[in-house]
Order: sequence, then structure tokens, then C-alpha cells
Amino acid sequence: MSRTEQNGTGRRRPPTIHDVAREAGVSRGTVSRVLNGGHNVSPAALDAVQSAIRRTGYTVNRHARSLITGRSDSVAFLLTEPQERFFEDPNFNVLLRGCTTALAAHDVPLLLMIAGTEAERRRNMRYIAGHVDGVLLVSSHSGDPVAAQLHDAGVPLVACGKPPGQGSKVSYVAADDLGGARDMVRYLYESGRRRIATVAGPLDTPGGVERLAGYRATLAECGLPYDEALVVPGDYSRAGGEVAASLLLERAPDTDAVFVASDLMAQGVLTALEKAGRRVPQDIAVGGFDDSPAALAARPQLTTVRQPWDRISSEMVRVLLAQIGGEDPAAVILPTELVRRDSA
Amino acid sequence: MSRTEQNGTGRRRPPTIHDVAREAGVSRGTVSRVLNGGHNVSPAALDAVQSAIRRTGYTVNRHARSLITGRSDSVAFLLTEPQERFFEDPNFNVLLRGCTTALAAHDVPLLLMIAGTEAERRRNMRYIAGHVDGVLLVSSHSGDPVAAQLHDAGVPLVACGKPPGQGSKVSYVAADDLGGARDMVRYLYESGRRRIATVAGPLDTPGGVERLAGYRATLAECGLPYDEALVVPGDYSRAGGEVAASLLLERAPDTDAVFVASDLMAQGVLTALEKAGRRVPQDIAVGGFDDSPAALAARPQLTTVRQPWDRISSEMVRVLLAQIGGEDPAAVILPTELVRRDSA
DNA sequence: TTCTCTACTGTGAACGCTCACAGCGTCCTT
DNA sequence: AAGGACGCTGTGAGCGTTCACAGTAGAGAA
Repeated sequence: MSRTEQNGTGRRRPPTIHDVAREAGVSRGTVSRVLNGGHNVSPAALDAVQSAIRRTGYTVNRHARSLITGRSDSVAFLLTEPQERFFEDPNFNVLLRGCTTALAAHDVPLLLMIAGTEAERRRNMRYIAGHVDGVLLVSSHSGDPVAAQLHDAGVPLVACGKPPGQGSKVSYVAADDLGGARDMVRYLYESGRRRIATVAGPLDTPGGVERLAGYRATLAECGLPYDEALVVPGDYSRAGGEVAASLLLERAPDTDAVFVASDLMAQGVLTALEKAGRRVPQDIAVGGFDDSPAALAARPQLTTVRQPWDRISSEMVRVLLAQIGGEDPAAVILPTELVRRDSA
Repeated sequence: MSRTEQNGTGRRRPPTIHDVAREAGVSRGTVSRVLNGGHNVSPAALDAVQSAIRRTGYTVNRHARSLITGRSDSVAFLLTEPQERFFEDPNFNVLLRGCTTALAAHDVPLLLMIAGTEAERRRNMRYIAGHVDGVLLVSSHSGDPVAAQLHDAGVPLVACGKPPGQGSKVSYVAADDLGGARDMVRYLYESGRRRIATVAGPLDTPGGVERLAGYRATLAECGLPYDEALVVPGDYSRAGGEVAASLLLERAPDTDAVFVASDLMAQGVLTALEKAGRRVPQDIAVGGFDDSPAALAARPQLTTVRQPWDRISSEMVRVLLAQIGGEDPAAVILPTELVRRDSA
């Protein structure tokens, strides 16, 4: 008879490895071996243990295991963004969900940590060292020292997007921002536009830099001049896009296309254009970046560049687990895809 | 000399309570007492221990602590939604972030678990029992047995929104859906609308039911007849809203206002109305629900009902921690707020 | 047969912490 | 003056697991 036959409302003491061992008629050691891959265990013992586990409803006590192994078998998803971006940017959702499910497949729980303030950052850093096997880092702004700190502390780490100034020391997974920007600008060119402007992302983020570089390179490839009046900085926010577009219309009223470095900003651009009485795409074509829900919500719906967020998340998890397993840091760059809708 | 003076690239063995004790010239027991509230410790010893902790950079090993206390000092945020909703609904973001930061203030890490499929659900249930002190449950569909299961397993639990058919056994925190709907419908009535329709939410969710009930009750209070042609079911999605609005225009072309049970659906309604050539708000007023980013993204911007998501998350955490501390389950209902913009 | 090798099994000893207990002084009460 | 109560301290045991090691039996080689 197992000790856990009833599971009433009060919490019972959960079965331990001893209970399983007794139930199966073997020793702790054998049960432990079964739990950890089942090597050097006779078929009969394996069977007995497995059925005993099933009968008792045993689950390994991860605290006890972690205490001795030193591993925690959990990883942190660390977000170091000012909160507005987290709210506004639906990509985080996709990324977070993707990481959660990819990890779940390996039975590794995910700890969500958000470090908006300096105090939160310190608390999280304290926690991470020693309580978590690795970190999935989402932090785009380059002022952020957290990647370097974690790396110095010897914590396995994968960043989403290339962390600036880290050489090749830290792993990262990123979309091909430069290639995506190139595809979009070339597409605008090929649909006949010749005064192609851009609303850039923040230039302290790798994405912002790369997309601008792609814009610039493609202009050159197409034989178009680079005109500084056509380049307006933005901050990835809707409001920022609106401001940027007004500025652009003032500086270069003859613009006939805008490559906007995020869908959210593109929404703002659309608003400004509407206020200014410009028709999209007839008067001005607008190209976004991200293929976020905002792209579908926009009127007209945005032609944009899809980032492979689902693959990004699964690659991040793959690289992180590999690194925890002892492999070297790796960089992965994934292709983007042009999505044609109504705005260009 | 502390043993941890350098923190080079290789991971050092972190300082233990023994190290701190030696450093402070006291015993393990005293250090432990300082760590757990500092009762029955002399001022001198307290001081010595605290400075030793600072010097060594000691952090308590939570695995060792959990092993003996039986608590894990962590809680799960369990999401049992089909994935589309998670993506589309920005409220989850706010909720998730709110819970994370509220918990962080108590030094309690949050484990994110998503149970989209049955297999995931089972895995998560297994993990939760014994590895987590409590659960923040976000699951609106009533077919979902997870609330009952967790409750039966004796796991402290707080749901977001009233879980259907649980009597008063499980704690929950919810916005005043009925009151919010009432405010909106009354507002539409007071701005002169007399053919007020509604696009309802799914009726297997408490929110959907309550908002419809509020609509119906307010109609009665205002002396307006209840007309079934004016009530169209929806599914909280943008596409669902568009379909619903087309149906509505067909069934009741003289509608002059629509109370839509979510902003996302309201966006769809706006699209359908635009296609049908109706002006908003001149021809038809549109009222949303949620005050999500979608409300600002919509054209015209949505008049809507704000749910106090920030307070919901902090209340959920408060109630859960209280319950873990031994208090009884509690129900909390928080007031909503009417936000006037351009659509009504 | 005897020896070695291999496959399998059981047994302490840790991991770092908390908790209960016992031992101490010191102060108050009777 | 004796007895308790109280504040503070150190010590041993044990939480549930893994790991290293020692031991056993059976198979194959000499």
C-alpha cells in the first residue's frame, strides 16, 4: 500500500525517493540512477522502479537535487527595458511565449525577471548568480552593462539581438536587420519611388543601427544619393513616429516613400501623414518593420518586414542550453521576410 | 580575509552561512536568526553579521532553505489560454508585469507557465504541486478544470476574474465588469443614443456574461426595450468584431450606438463600419472595453472602459501572499473608469 | 578451476540550511 | 535568597537528493 492513496484537501507529505525505493524493493541509489538516465540498471529493476514511481506519484524534489548538484535546472528571462516598450511592443509577447514553451519541452522552468530600475537590476543580478543556470537576456539599449556583468560572473547567457561592444564573447540570436532593411528599401525602389526617406530606430540599439545601415547601403546600390534630410531619428514608439513624420514632411516635402524602422512608429507616421492630407500609398509609400499586430491594425495595413520571432526564441533556448551543457558561445542570425500589404 | 575576494571568470564556490559565521565570529544559528528577522539577536551580533554578509557578498541558498522549510518562496503565473488570445490581448502584458514587480518587492520570483495544450497542462500541474508556494491563475474559459484541481490539491491560488462554479472556495480579483458596462451604456444613453446595440464577449467567460448583464440592466434602467436583434455574440478578437458588426448592420440598420465588450473587437467593428460607410461617432457611437493600446491605435480613438490592471495585479499578489501566510480565500472587485475619447 | 572483467546494486557522506533544544547569564518576583 | 522568566547563544540533527565507493554475482578467458 502506498502512503499517498488519498489526496484530500490538506497537503500530505509528498513521496520521497525512499518511498519509491521501498515500494520497488530496491535501494535509493538504484532509483536515483533510473531518474538520471537509467544507466547501469537491470531491466527488471528499471521496470519495478518505473511502476513504483507511477504508483506513488513521485516527483523529484528539485531543491534537494539542486542542493547537491549545484545546478538549479531553471533559467531566467531577464528583461531590462523601460516599461513603456515592454507594453507597447508585441514582439516581447511572442518571444516570451516562445522561450517558455521551448524550455518547457526540456522541463526547465522559466523565471521572469524585469529590471526597469537600478534597484531591480541589482536585486536580479544577486538572485541570478547562484539560483539560475543561465539567462535569456532581452535588453537592447547599449548603455546597459548587464550583459557584461553576467558574462564576467560566468553565467551562461544568450542575448536577443547583438549586444554592443561584447566582441564575440557572448552568445546572441538576432534577425537579419540589415538584410530586412535592404529588402524593403529595394522593394520601394522597384515600385518606382525615388525620394525614399527613413525613420530610424534608436541608434544605441543594434537593430536601429543595422536597419539604417541597410537603408543606406541599398540607396547606394540603387544609385540613389544619400540625403541627410531624409533621415529622421525615432525611438520605436508610436508617438515618436508621429513626431518624426511631421519633421520629415517639413524638411523634405517631396518624399515619396518612408522606410520606418518599426511598425509601431509606422503607425505614428500614418497618423501624421493623414493629418497632413497625404494619401498612403498613392502619395507616399510606407514600409514598416517587425510585422507586429500593429501592422494589421494600421490603416492602411502595413507592408513590413517579418522578424522570425518564433525561431528566434527557440534558437535562443537551444543555444543557451547548449552553453549550459558546456559548449562555446555562438551567434545566430536568422533571415527576415518581406510581407506585402497595402501601405507600399 | 574573505575567501571570495576575487570574482574572476570561472565560477567560485559561493560563500555559505558558515563563512559568514566565521567572518562575524558567531555561530551558524545566530546568522540564521539574523537572516530570518533578527529576533533574539543582540545588537552587537546583528551588526557583526550584517557587515560580514556585506563583506562576503553572501546570498542565502534558497535550495537548502526550501529543502528544510518545505516552502519554495516562489509562485507560478499560470496562463491557460489558447495562444491567440495571449498574443492579441495587451492586458496580459500589464498583468504579467504588474505581478512580476509586485512579487519582486517581496523577493519572490515568478515562474511563468503556459498551458496551451493538455500535455502542457499536466506537466505544469505536476510541477506546481511541491515546487511552488502558490499560483496566480489567468484562465477565463469555464471549461477549464485547472482551478478546481489546484484547489483540491491544496495549492494557494488566486484567479484573475471570477472562476465559474467555484462557489466561494477560491480567491479571485476582478474588475467590476457589470458596473463598467453600466457606465458605458448609460453614457451612450445620456449622449442621446436610443438604439444601443452590443457586441458581447464569449458567454463562457465571466467577463462576457457580466458585461452583457450590465448592458441589459442599464437598458431597463433607462426605459429602453431589450431587443435581441441588437445583441451579437463575439469572441474578443478583432476579426470577430468585424463579423459581428456586419451582422449587426444587416439585422438592425437603425443602430445608433454599439457597446463592444473589448477594444480589440471594437477595432474590428470600426473597420466594418468604415467599409459600410458609417461615420463614427456621428452615425454610430462605439464604446469599447479595456482601455488597451488598441483603444489609442483605433481611428477614431476609442471611448472605452478602463480596467484597473495595475491594481488587479497588485491585489492578486497581495491576496495570494496572504493566503500562503495562512489567511482565508478572499474575493476582490475593483472599480472601472470610463475614458472618453473620440468614438462616442 | 581460478582469475579477471563487467554489470549491477547498496551504503555512507555530503550539499547548506533551519529548527528544536540546551546552556548560559541577568533581571525580576516572591 | 531562592526561584522563575527571559534574552541570547551554540550545537546536533535532519530535510531529499546525488555521488563516490565498495561489494556482489555472473560471464568469459586462461
